[in-house]
Amino acid sequence: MPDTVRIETAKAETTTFREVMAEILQRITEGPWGPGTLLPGEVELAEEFGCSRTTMNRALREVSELGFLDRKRKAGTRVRMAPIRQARFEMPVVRAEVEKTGAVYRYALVSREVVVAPDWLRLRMGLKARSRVVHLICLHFADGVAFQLEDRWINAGALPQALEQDFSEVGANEWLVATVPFSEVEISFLAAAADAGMVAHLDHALGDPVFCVERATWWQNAAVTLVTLAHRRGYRMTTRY
Amino acid sequence: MPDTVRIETAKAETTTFREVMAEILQRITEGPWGPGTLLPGEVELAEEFGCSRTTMNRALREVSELGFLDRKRKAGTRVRMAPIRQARFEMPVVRAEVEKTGAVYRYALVSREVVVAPDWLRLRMGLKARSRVVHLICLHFADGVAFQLEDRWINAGALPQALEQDFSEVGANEWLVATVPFSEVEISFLAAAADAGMVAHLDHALGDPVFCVERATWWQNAAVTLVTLAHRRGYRMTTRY
DNA sequence: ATGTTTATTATGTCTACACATAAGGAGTCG
DNA sequence: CGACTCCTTATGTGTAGACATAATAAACAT
Repeated sequence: MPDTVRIETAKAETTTFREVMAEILQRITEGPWGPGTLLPGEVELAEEFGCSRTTMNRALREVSELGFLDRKRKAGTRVRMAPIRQARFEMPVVRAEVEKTGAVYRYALVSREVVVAPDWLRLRMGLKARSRVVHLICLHFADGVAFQLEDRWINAGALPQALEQDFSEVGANEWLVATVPFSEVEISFLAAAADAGMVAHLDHALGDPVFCVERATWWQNAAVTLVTLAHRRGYRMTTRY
Repeated sequence: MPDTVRIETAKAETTTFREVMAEILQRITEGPWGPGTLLPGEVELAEEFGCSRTTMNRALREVSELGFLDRKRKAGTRVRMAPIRQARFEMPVVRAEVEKTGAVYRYALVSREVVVAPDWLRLRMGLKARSRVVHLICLHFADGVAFQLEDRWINAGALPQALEQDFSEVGANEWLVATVPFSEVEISFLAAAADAGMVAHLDHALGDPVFCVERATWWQNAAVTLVTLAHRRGYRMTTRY
């Protein structure tokens, strides 16, 4: 095999998909495969790299999942013009997030009421007129200090069980993940001005910038819950890759 | 095959890894495999599902990547106590983000200076004493309206070419992705209070909540750049999954 | 009781091959 | 010229089988 690019390692005789990935990434980022390049087919590449098509397929698939390649049947594999640099944020349960820092976690229910969904909520979640919802305000503490203020709406039409839960002991989030299966989720991050509720429960002055996470959840096209999580002063959501 | 759980479809005789995934997810979320459960081995499962171990492996791997399972050699596959719900945010180049909405993109350089890195920056990026950095302030417009204010520091020690670039035409981000290969990145999302610079260039009043993205980049353990992107009023970063 | 070696086992990954499927492109027909 | 069909092609995914590797558990020696 004269033209083989097989990367030799001490023990391995085979080319692993990780090695192939590394080489592909290098060719994309500093090598000859600039943005827009159409790569050779899997068979050809497999031959060149001295591996099976299965392995080449795996490597290409993973690189594609990293956001560097665009793959289409018949059309082939193409280097993305602008690599999609994607940030993956793990959204842990608050409890886990707090306990990871070594702090003691505490949960408290501030208020709970069952109401007819206000218009803006009906619009936002696509509810029917006069839908009933459970509205919760909860607090999450880290070492006794308020860490996160949770403002949650639960669609009682989709989840009648929510009407019987009082949520004074079990957090709504933990109850939901245990009750509702797999669901479609929309998450937004935004900066909001602290309102009266946030001032009352978090360490904010009125109008202060507050980092908020808004999460809407559906299950089988039915809205389940909409929650806004307001964080304490100076909170950052960080990830590395 | 009496105990086979093969999901029958009209045409397919084989059980696909997607079908297996769906069934596994169902068993985790509403079925008998609650949090902490140790699953049977791949061979056993493959037999039960009427597929090859290869397919079962693929299915389990993907479910694991979704954050529901924890896999370890010899130890086996276990259902995570708290499924890691992860949000993936695509971080497009600003130009692409603007143009996707149909708006016209425009770039402008506000200021450019070469200075000795201030202490807080040295600390933040791990620079040597008296390191020189290029400090840029840039603006990104959508349909003529300021969309994003970019405050960027580039380590001239690691990237001497930056000293010769004037960045009046080419955006620093686009120049960097074309110049620096693959790198390690730390991204933070935070809510900040609008300062004088943001008020001057974005549609903010002093102290307004501003959604900011801070991104630090390294290459081979050398700091490359630190950038803060301040967004216009009402900006949200959203993703679905 | 404690540290070290060894066996066992479940997952990790490679190979070769086969068929499925999507989509571009050529050819055909009105 | 446009709309349709059919062929070709590159990726998508399934199978069986083999070996690699990590990590636990058991056996052993100190």
